[in-house]
Amino acid sequence: MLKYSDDASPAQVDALFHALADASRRSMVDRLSRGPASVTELATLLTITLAAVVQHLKVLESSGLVTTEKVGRVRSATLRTAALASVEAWIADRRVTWERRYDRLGAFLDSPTPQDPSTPQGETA
Amino acid sequence: MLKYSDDASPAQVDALFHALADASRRSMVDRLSRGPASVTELATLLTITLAAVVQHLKVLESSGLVTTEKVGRVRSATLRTAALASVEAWIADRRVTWERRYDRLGAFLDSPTPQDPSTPQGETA
DNA sequence: CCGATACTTAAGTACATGCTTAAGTATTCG
DNA sequence: CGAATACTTAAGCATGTACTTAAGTATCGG
Repeated sequence: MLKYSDDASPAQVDALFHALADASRRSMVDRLSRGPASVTELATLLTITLAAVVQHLKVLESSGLVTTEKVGRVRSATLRTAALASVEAWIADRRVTWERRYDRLGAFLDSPTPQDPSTPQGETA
Repeated sequence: MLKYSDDASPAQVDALFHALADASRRSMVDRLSRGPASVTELATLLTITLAAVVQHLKVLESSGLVTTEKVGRVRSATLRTAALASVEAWIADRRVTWERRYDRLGAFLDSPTPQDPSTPQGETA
């Protein structure tokens, strides 16, 4: 279970983290995780103007975190969990890289036969 | 495997996402996932000044994503994967909430006995 | 058709952020 | 000790961001 998807492009990762950096947008993601919502509903929930919500939705949409669709006069926003998953993957990749390293280090320190003393990489220069 | 850790406080989540929102800081996290590094090494890698690295490190440290320790005249930065894990958890929580909902919806649509037609919540108002 | 509803768009503004240069301070080493 | 190394701190600045208000444009309901 080391890697089951290719990394998103750096630009996509950047857009995703940028979108999630704002507390209002995270609240929107949180709300949308429970199902689609209209612009007005999001504005009421966050107690900001409709205009502000529209701006946030643009950021979320261009990151791929949500899609919106207008039916009649109401625009409904829907969460795209695939985008959430790729943020998760970016983080998990780094965490796992660290943990692999930590395991190797542990194995090395536990090894009963201290052999080649050449330091392969810097570290504590 | 629905939940194996309490959520981090909103303030912590905010600090974490804010820290990860910047591409330079994400590069630092990426580098640190392969092991500790000095300020100079990070500055060389990112081709920015030492001063800029110090500023980024402050943000990363106050978010809990890295710890630093000064030995002699060199400061070494180390990644804290526990912090990475709590960002992962925040995202996974929302994704799972969505997926649970999706499953319920699927089960409902598959159910052979269409019963109470009262709409419990808004959604497609 | 006309008022209410639900956005949409355009400015404007206050504030945060990322970076740089410049001038320190603390350590190491010959 | 004195030069080199490795940060550290303080300004300053150019941009980006999140809001707001204000003035539209499209539906919808009666």
